[in-house]
Amino acid sequence: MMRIGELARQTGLAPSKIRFYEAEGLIGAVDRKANGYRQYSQRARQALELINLAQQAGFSLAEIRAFIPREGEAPHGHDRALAELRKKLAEVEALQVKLAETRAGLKLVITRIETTPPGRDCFENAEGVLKSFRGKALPA
Amino acid sequence: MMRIGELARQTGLAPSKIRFYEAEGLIGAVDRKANGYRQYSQRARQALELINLAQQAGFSLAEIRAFIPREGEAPHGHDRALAELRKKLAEVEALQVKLAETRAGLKLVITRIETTPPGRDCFENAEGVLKSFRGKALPA
DNA sequence: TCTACAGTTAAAGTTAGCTTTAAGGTCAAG
DNA sequence: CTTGACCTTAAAGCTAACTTTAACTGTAGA
Repeated sequence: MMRIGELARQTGLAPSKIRFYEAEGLIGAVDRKANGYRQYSQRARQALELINLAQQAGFSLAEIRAFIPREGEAPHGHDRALAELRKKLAEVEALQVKLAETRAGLKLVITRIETTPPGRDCFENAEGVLKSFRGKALPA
Repeated sequence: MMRIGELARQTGLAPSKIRFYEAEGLIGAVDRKANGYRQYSQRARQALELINLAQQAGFSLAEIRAFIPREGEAPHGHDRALAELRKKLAEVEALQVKLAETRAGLKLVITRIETTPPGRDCFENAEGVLKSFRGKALPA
């Protein structure tokens, strides 16, 4: 068991951030000592690390709160979390595909310009590159 | 050439957002008609689409402002065009790196949850997996 | 001409995700 | 028994990224 300062040190998070997450309902009920100090277990540290990972993956706190297993809802939250994560993964992979296409187009036209004799065609090719950027915008 | 409403329709962005980007210096000087209305070219549309793409990959507007070419900076000649294109290629590859990191983080969490036996505490296992991710936090 | 919609500005409001501040209480060490 | 580190709370403050509002001008159509 440890107090908030030690948990902050172990996770690299500011104590204010940990208290903020608690207030936002991202961490379950926190145990208190007689003097009112918060008491944390290693489980709390792991929960915070999971929250950190989810945030790095682009989840908002609201999304994280939606799938994080809170006290009592173990198996249901499990499936819900997986569904949310797979949805996010699909979004990221779709973006990767679009980016890869854009990159391929860029490299193609760079090669074409490099092999174009001076004084010919290069602006046409440059415009072609810009065209490869079209339609890459995704609805959020 | 088009006015802001048409550009908004083509890009899917709100006109207020486009004006905001202009105020923030993400798109260079915008051409005006005699009546004061903004006039946009396809180049502006492409710039907005690139900004969108970068944002989806996790870049802040400040980061994007640092690397996007502005409206005024048209390529001059063969070498300049090539330089622009290679710069864009580097930008796209930077987006890919960022996205790959995001995807890796996502897959990590999915694996962790999938390998949690039913009924067991999600936080109690796959600690080695979690540790392997430490220090891989995305640069802000 | 009247209506309606598109455009203009500056400034204020909003949401997320925190941090900082103010005003304390707790506790081990010197 | 005071000092100083660490803890508590509620509330205010901050930055990013926009949106909304208010007050106005421009333009096209019946």
